[in-house]
Amino acid sequence: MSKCEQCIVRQFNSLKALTKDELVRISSCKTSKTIKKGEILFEEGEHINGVFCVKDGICKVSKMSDNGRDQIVHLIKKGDLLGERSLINDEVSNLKAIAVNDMEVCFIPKEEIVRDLEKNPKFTMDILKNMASSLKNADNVIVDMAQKTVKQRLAATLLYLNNKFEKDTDGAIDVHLSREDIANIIGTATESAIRLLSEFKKKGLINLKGKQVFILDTQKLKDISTGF
Amino acid sequence: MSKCEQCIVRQFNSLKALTKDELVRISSCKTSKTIKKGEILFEEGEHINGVFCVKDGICKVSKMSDNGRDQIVHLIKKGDLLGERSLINDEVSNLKAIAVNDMEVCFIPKEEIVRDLEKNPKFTMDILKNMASSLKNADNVIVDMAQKTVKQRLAATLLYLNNKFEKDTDGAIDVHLSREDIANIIGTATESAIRLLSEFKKKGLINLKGKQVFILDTQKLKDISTGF
DNA sequence: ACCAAAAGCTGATAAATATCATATTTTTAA
DNA sequence: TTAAAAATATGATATTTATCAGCTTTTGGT
Repeated sequence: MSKCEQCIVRQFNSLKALTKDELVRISSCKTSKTIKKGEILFEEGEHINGVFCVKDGICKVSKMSDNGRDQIVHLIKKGDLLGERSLINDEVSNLKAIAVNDMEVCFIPKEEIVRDLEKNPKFTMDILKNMASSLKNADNVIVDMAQKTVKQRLAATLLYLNNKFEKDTDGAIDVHLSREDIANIIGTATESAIRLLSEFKKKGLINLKGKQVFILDTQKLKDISTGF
Repeated sequence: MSKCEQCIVRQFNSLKALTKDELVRISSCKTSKTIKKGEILFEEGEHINGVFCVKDGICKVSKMSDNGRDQIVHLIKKGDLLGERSLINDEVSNLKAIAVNDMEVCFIPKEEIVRDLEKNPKFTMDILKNMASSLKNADNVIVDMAQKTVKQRLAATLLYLNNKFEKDTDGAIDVHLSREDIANIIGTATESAIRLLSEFKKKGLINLKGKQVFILDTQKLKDISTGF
């Protein structure tokens, strides 16, 4: 079992605010898990009762809408924490998390880490800062969803993916989403997403090879996303 | 100048977690303001540098989208706090707040209340709980915006208004929004909102008298909003 | 009370998007 | 390896929504 004190991943999230002693305690109660592509980390309606610290891999966090379509609301990657909200309220999750590729995660039980929320103000403040930032971001997403066309949202999403993820050895964005996943991020029908991707490719803004996406013209995509 | 210790409004927000001493200090540095209908509390790009505690009235919090249309992301009413995020990060506001009717608010400067965030864990945790709850709510709004039709969103919005606000003496929802405001909540053109409101009225789900909205058939509206 | 401005309303039309159908390609599993 | 299943792609069409135009009603200021 690896040790949190020596784990570099915590530097990327709120766990960096924990003291050495706290990390040692967390280390001894956490469990490491390997989650294969397509497997579920947690489901809607489930009590998560802890946080996941993502050591490797990517997962999509989504919510089923009333009309039966999944909407992806977050993509979580290496270094991110997942499930902080379960520490704060006792409600079941309203979201579902599924691995997009093979993942390595550590699960820290709620009862162990909640103490730190109560006792370590630095940790609390860091969680708070992250939440404030997520909230600001969520407001922006709401505005985009409400006001932008599907084409604008696709352009914005491609830029977001391009920023958030590394490039693979071919130079493509290093997350391989299905066309359906992409449609479920921007909130449209899979066919519409496919059509617009083809259009962007034809115009030379992107290139597509299977699930690989290459961003060719950032500026033009930005123009499209802002309605220029 | 009224005293926070004796103000009932704080019971409805995180200020209830402050101690008597803290409240006395806040009392002495806060400023009371009257804001008339249509006046601006703060603008996009402004440093708020404090929180507003709403003693009376309603305001709309919105963000201008790239294509030049305002999207209302929150409605704030008596008892609510506004601007908590300014306490946590030092960024300028990404939102604008305008009074929907005459308001009574107290403004508490950031430097005075930030101490309490640092020293009073109960206060911090209450802010944190609210943020977690707002975040959950924001996820739900994103899903609705992305997946629901305009008609579904209008039905959902009417139910939300009906829940959130009291009834006036006639039995109408006690917030008088323009058709444009309603359109800017659901993220559609004003004409579309008007057309659908007329349709709902024709079907007997609601009644309209000027800016008064009467909810007549809650169940039917719920069915519409969930795509039943 | 009156006038100008704003808000509300309705119809016609255009544009965006979803849905359905079907073909092709890729992936998966036996 | 091969057959079945899933994913991708594209066309045709239907539905939803935005836009534009013109009109009526309401509101606010003097």
